[in-house]
This record gives sequence, C-alpha cells and structure tokens, in this order.
Amino acid sequence: MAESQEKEQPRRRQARGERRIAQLLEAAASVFCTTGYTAASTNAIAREAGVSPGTLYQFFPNKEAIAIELGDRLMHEMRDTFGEALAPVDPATPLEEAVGAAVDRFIAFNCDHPVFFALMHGPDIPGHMAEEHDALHATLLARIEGLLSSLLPDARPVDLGRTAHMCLGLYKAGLELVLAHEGAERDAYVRELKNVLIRYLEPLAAGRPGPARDSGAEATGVR
Amino acid sequence: MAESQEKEQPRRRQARGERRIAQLLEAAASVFCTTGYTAASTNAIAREAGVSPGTLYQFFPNKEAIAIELGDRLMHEMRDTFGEALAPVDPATPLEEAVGAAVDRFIAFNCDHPVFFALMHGPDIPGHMAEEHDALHATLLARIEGLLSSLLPDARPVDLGRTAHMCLGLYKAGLELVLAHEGAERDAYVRELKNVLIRYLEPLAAGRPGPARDSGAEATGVR
DNA sequence: GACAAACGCGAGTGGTCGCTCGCATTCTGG
DNA sequence: CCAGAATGCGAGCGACCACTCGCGTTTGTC
Repeated sequence: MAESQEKEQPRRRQARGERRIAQLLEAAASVFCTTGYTAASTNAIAREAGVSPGTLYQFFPNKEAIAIELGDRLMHEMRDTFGEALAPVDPATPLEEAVGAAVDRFIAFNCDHPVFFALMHGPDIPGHMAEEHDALHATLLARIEGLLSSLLPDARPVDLGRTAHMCLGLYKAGLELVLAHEGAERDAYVRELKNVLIRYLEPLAAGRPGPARDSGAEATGVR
Repeated sequence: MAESQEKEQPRRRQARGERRIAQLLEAAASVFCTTGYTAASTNAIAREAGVSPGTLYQFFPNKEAIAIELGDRLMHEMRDTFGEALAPVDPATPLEEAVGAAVDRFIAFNCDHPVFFALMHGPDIPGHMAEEHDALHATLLARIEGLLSSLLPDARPVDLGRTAHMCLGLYKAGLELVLAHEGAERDAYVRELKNVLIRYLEPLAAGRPGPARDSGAEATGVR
C-alpha cells in the first residue's frame, strides 16, 4: 500500500516526446477553443498537430487526459503570473484600485489563453473533469472571498460567500463580452465590467478609506 | 414559384398526433435540461416520452427541428406572458421599480421554463439553430435598448448598445446563480442581481425623477 | 364495414468518434 | 554498433448516434 496510488511511471520521455506533448496540447487548445471540448475529436487534434491518432494516444491515455493536462498547465501558469499577489490586499487600498487591478490581470490572462474560458464555460464537462472544474471554481471563490473580506470587513460571512459568487459570475459574463470584441470596443467593455463590480461593491464598503464618497456620477468613474 | 417556399403540408394531424408532439416536446425539454442539446440523443428523448425512435421521426424531420419547435413555443409563451408590457416604460418610472419588475418577470419565466436557459446558454448550437438563437438575442437586446433609452434619455446610442449588452450578460450571469439555488437563497440572489443592475445603471440616469439620490448605502436596498 | 391515411414500432443503416494494435522508424545506453 | 525502448503510423474495432424502412395498428370518413 506504499506506492500503490502512483502505480507506474517507468516511462522515460525523450526530448522529442516532450515536444510532441507541447505540440499536441497547443493543437488541443486551438481545437477546444473553436469547437468546445465535447465536439472536439481526438482525430481533429492529431490532425491539427500534424501527427497520427496513434501518436496522440502514445502520450495521453484518453481525450479527457488532454484537457486535464491542459487545465493543469493553465493553472500553473495562472499561479505563476500573479501567484499570491491577488488574494491578499492592503485593507487601505481604494476599492476602485483593487477591483481595477484584479480585473485587468484576469482579463489579460484570459485574453492570452482563450482556452481557459472555453474549458471553464463549457457545459460539456464529462465525468472526472468536473472535479478539476469544481476545484478551480472553489479556489477562485476562496480567493475572491478573501479579497472581499479585506475590502469589506463589516460583511457577514454568509453574505460574503454570496457576494463572491456574484462577483465571479459577473466577471465571467463580462469576460464573454470582452472576448467577443476587439480593440477600442474591447477596452470599453473592460471599463464597463469594472464599473459594474465597483458600483456593486461600493455600497457594501461603508466607512472605508479612499476618495470621499459623494453623490456625483463622474466621481465613480463613468468615463 | 408561387408556393414553392412552403412546399408541403398535406399532413393532416389527428388529436393523437398533437398529443404526441406535446409529449415529445416535454420529454425533449427534460432531456435538454439535464444533458444539453448536443449530448441529448433522440433515442433518449423518445425513451423519455415512452415512444419508439420511429415515432419521434414521424413528427419531427430531425433533432434540430425539435429544439427549434421548442424554442418557438417558448418564444410565443414568453410574448404571451408579458407581451409588449416589457419594452416600453413610462419615463417617469423610478429606475429601481423598472429594473425590479423586469428582472422579476424574466426570472419567473426562466424558473418556470429552465429549458430556455439550457437552449440559450448552450455553446453547442449547430448550424441552423444559431439563426434562431441570434434572432432571439437581437430581439432581447432591442427590447432592453428600448427600455434603457426611455430610462436614460441622455445616453449616446453607441454607449446604449454596449450598456444593453452588459445588462443582458449580467442578467444571464445572475440567472445562472438564481437557478443554481432554491428557496431563500434563490431570493437572495435575485435581490443581488437587482442590486447589480440598479447600481450599474444608476449613475447613468442623471437628473431623472425618483427618490432623491444621496450617498447612503441603505437607501439603495442593501438589505 | 371498408378504405385510406395517420400513427406506432424497433431492428437496421451509414457515419463518426474514441481508442487499439501490429509494425516500421528513430533514439539512447552500454 | 547493437539490443531495447521510445516514437510514429494508420487501418481498423466496437460503440453510439441520427435517422430510415417495412409492416402492423388505430382512426377518421363515406
């Protein structure tokens, strides 16, 4: 029962193999982006990578493993990009600044890796991948909750959880619109998304530091 | 070339046939809800309806037609439920009231017909159904835009369109969370969704009638 | 009651997809 | 240089799916 979990890895990869794996993952990302996970065929992924179906199955036991490995690498890259820099926040940070920075980083990451959205958003997530999906979701929620609790120390835990869910949902909605546009229009949607989140959270942040709150519209960042 | 468009309807349905159609659509709605459109098999729909696959194809030429007919009936029911009552609005209506009423009606409809969300939200919409989907999307956007223009007469047309897109996206995000919960928690999410929309739109409605705007949090309906 | 049409069935058809298998080719350690 | 492992191939297998077809049953009409 010592090493029964990880039963086998006598597989010594060569440099060529690692290259093929990266190539296949890149191809898979491309295909997943355009067709979604379920509609993506392994043959299409292999074709996109310029290899045969058999070669694909030399490196991945099944279709699901491709998506899982892709998800794992994205998660790692995500942590590397803004590791712990996102969760904790100085309680003195103005709300607008904290929200704006968080949104900018996430948007940048998602624009660089559109697969992430495709795998997250897809309603087609068979069996074992749902766990990965839920784990990521829970991680993000915990991060957001932590960030919110530092921004809104007065909120009750129950409300905080709900607020975190709302923020994540709102972000996903905004992300979809952002990804659907380009250039100046995309920037405008990013601006709108920030407005949504800031205005949603603002009334919850009573008696906090930052710019004096008045009733003016311009002061809340309409433009 | 006179009646070449509608090439054939010598099909005289019997009462039994109409009943089967309703039965099949109900079964399809159930299956679409649980598995989504693409993952739903026509055999599963027939089984759910308690008929054979052949019977299903007596009434529908193909799988897509089932979803389209289902969508059409939902659209009709939607129009019947709150026909023109949603688009135009008295410019003197307070923002909170208008948004609250619109959200309540849409939420009620979507809770009664969860298929609607499944067909709307699905990323799996093959070929010809995309048109239906886009048409519905455009209709909703136009309605929202009309409602917004009566609420926010000062906004520029370009911004108005973007705002309408944002509102629809935010609603869909909120709807997902609402449908994922039940009872008191569901009500709480409805409340939050209204808060999001009201607070997002509030700064855009300068110099409009309604309760005097101050900086208090309680006044905007936090609790 | 008779005839035709609508209804109902379920095994079957063609096609796609995930995945395998046997065999050829390239690489690596000794 | 050579055994053995890793890599590469692509035809093919079984499963599933959308959809069809021939035939038996029910229903409306005269």
